[in-house]
Amino acid sequence: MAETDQKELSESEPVKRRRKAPEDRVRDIVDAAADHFAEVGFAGGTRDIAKRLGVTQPLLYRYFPDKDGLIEAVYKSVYLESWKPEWDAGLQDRAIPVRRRFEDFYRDYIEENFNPRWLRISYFAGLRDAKVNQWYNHLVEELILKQLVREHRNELGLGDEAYVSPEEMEPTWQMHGGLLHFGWRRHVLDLPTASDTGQVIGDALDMYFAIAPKVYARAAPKDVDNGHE
Amino acid sequence: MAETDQKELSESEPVKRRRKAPEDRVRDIVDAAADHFAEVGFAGGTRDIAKRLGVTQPLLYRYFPDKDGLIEAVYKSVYLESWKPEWDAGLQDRAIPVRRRFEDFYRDYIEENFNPRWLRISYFAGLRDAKVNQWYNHLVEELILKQLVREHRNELGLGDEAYVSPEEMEPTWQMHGGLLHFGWRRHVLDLPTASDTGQVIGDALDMYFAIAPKVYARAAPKDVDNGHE
DNA sequence: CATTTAATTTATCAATCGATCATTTTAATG
DNA sequence: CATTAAAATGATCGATTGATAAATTAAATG
Repeated sequence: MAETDQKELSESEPVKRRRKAPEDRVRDIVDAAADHFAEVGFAGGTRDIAKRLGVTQPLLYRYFPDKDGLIEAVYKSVYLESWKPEWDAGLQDRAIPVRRRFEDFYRDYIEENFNPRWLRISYFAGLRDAKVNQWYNHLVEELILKQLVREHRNELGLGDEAYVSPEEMEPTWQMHGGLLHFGWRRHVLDLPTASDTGQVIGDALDMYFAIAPKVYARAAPKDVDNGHE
Repeated sequence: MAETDQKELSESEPVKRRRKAPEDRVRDIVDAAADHFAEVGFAGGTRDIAKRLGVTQPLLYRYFPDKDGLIEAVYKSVYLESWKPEWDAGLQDRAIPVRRRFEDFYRDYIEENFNPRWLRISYFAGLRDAKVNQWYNHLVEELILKQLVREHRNELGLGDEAYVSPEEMEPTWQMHGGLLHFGWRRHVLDLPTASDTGQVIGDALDMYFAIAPKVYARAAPKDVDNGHE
């Protein structure tokens, strides 16, 4: 519980510095709020956020209608910055074997997102109101996990069916969730984890690819040739 | 934000019921506190806890020195109730194949612990202060995951070495963490998940057993025959 | 039934919370 | 330099927080 002590003013100079461009101010506030909420949760005080910026608390209410509005802005900021547009194309580049493709992706994805701030805010958000996290999980499912199933099935010569059944999703979540829990242990709980993140990712993918064929076969029995649903 | 409205008293009867045995009162308070903290987090108010019990707020301070003391009692309650003593022996019963043994265990462990209250308090606790969760994770590692490695190695004829290296732990955490994330999605995020929990567990174990031999070989190269460390 | 112990309540305090409004002050404008 | 729009502060409000102390009352004791 150490004092943050934003500015050590020596009583000689007023140190009155003000006036930032609104866009910059908004960005700074959201950034400080994200840091603060990541540390103490969304019950954290607005005065502490202001203190981080060297600014008074009522100023926040000039840029956000209320605390919930600020929290929502933090949600958007954290989640929108967590996806690199180039990943979309990368995951569908069939010039690269599926296994290599997803290992490269996860190395970058984890490097980019698995830090205390992102992880803590994600879990705080999930506990606060599930909707935001539901939305993000839907994104993960659509952008990563379903792609993994489709691309892998294709590489195995099982056709180009776009539909992925809930039964096929579960093992992909098992892999993804296991990696998330690796981040939880390393960056939230501060527990000693394997030093070689690349190997952790490689093993997680190996585990999935080992049972994936069985899962695909289970989901699409060969005796029936109808579509889905 | 609906009112809980603990007791509908019709103004005719005073309904003054009091005096519980201290041990019962303590148990009730901890139970109500666990429920409340599980819902809103440890920033939840002490008055709300009292309201759940139909009791006034200062009463809590007769049985607990302060809010932190109550939280600590909730920690202990939730975690101590989460381990069945019979599991210890069950995991070491070599009359049953390792695969069956751990599948049976996980079915019961998940049935017993994967509920909104236990999961939410676990994650809230991890975010609040890592130490409690570190302690519990150590327990999981000692009681479940290291046993899995030892028993599996034994069944594969790889000897009875008790030591399990950090490198060997990681894939077991990948499996366990994946299952935890399944609970997170199902009971915290309220997302649709596979209906057949048994199959989820089976697949998770299949994924682990598929790469385990490789991991054991990696951890104990055959050219050198020294112990560990 | 009278006495006593302690479980419980009533009343209350100081601190902190999110939020509002009038005022001050910065910096761009002509 | 005077004017002006708005960025930022100071002061403050009502509600809620954890916590304390005195008064009340239920239940055990003799």
